[in-house]
Amino acid sequence: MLSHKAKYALKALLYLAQQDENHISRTIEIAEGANIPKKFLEQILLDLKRGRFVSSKQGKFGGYYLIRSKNDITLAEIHRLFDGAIALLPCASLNFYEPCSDCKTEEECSLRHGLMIIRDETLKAMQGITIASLVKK
Amino acid sequence: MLSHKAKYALKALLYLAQQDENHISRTIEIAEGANIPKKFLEQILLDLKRGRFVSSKQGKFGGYYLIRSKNDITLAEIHRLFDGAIALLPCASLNFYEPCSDCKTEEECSLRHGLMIIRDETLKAMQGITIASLVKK
DNA sequence: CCTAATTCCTAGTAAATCTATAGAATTTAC
DNA sequence: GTAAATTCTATAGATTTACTAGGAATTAGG
Repeated sequence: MLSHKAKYALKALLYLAQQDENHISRTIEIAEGANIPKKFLEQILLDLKRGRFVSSKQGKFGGYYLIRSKNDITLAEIHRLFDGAIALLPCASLNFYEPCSDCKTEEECSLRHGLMIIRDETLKAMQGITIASLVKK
Repeated sequence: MLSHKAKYALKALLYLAQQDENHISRTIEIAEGANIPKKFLEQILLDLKRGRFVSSKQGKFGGYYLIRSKNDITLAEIHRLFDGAIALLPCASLNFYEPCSDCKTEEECSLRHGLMIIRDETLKAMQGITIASLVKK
């Protein structure tokens, strides 16, 4: 399941993607438009900024705006930024790999192979969902 | 990500699936064989029993055994039993559906459609992974 | 009936994580 | 200088996770 943070991030990106080119959105505007607690959204927007999905203009008349095309921001990326690995266990993860601590023999974890299949399928599906694809629905 | 509970459940089922027909496995035997904390495993085995994946014999010389074919116990079922919904949000879930509280208009949540696509793909993949498929790897 | 071995049941607990909120510092436009 | 905004740091409350503890109930065998 997605965390609220990831869900709110997606909704915020969706909001930004629906604004006019060159429009800068204030946090409060996004919060009200997408029904997200404002103070919580502040943190999320900063995370999105650190992840280079959005940029910001500070000070009066400042706000946030997309710096990547809505056509290539995928659900997979947002999941990874906020909720981490897409795989079901760290030992099956591409970006968040860690060995299992409870697999005692040196051979691979018995679950790993199957979970890598799931990961590949889920990842492929998640990479097919973009912000743009969510907007035009 | 899978919880430890779900991971241990899979490993326990895997262990049971590898025993001889008619063999009854004690908790301690499974715990040591699959490297799972024993007291924690007790609870998990009870959950698996309530879910009708295994049955038990009580008292001295008692233990647990599979009551479903290892060919039709799927990862999807175990995920649902221990970790709940496979969908990324409750509003996109088949078995754990709940409406979003933060989608203000009466129209559908903007994320729902995309997340249902993911759910379908993930579910299909998870239904393809059985205990038997994990054993013969 | 007694004992040992096992499942079954209910609580509790420590740590982590999640979902925010608070308040002040910084930046910018005018 | 002032107002309006982002940015930063801290913290609090609730929930969840991953166990652990202790004992009741059940069963086999002597």
